[in-house]
Amino acid sequence: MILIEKNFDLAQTLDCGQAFRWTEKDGVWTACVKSKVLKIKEVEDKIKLDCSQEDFENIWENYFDLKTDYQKIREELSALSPVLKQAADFAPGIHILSQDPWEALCSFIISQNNNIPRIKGIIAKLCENFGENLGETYSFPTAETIAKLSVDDLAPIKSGFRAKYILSAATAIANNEINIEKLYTMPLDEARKELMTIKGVGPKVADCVLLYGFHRTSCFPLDVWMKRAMETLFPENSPEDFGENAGIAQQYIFHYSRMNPKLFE
DNA sequence: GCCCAGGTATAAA
DNA sequence: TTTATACATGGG
Repeated sequence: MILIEKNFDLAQTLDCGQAFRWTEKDGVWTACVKSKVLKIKEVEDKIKLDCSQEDFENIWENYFDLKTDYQKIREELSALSPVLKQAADFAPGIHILSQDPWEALCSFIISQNNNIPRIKGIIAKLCENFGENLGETYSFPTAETIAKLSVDDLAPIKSGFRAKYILSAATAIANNEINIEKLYTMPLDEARKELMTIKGVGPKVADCVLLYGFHRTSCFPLDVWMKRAMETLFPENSPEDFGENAGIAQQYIFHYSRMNPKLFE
């Protein structure tokens, strides 16, 4: 059991559209990363993680991005635009998670032309059908496991036309056609190009994968929602104006605008 | 029934 | 290079 200062907000971070597997019950959030199940909850001004010191240091500290100074980032972003300050102040407890690259890739392929509740459902079915039963939940199936399947095998998860894209991504990862390690540091335009060699990965999914799977925080995923948000809320700005932390700005804007759809009326 | 959802591949202009 | 359309599925 690990007790840390509450320097981020669980609900804001785990249910803001960046990850799809966390579930909440009686204040306890549960999910699984790399075959490790974690239960985590807020207790007054602390956050309690049900894990060993070793796992905390090796996995969760990095996953929850606990060493980054988000207060400083919020101040810098807030100085750029009053609307961006509003968005950051709406959910100041958001952290950008460092998710598993394969899970992020697969998840955001599933996200295309889809809605968040259904994305969660498809991913849950993917894990239940092809992941490992860990008691509390299921692990996310490995790329190697999925690469051995056919489109028909994936029928139970009801992913529709995305099934073939899931398979092409799994094959690319399982066969090392994509160099995962290099994507952490490779120039962004090259990294995008490499990801987009996968069938079903376009510019939006590529930026989501780089932001959420590789913590490339200058990436700014531009889906239809964010395009509308930028046009409506930031007519004077483009994503590049938000600098090296544009991806964090994007997450503030995405969550803020989705929770306040009247902004678009 | 119709419309839409954290897009992309494909064909055609 | 830019623009139009199909795509599977389920909720509103």
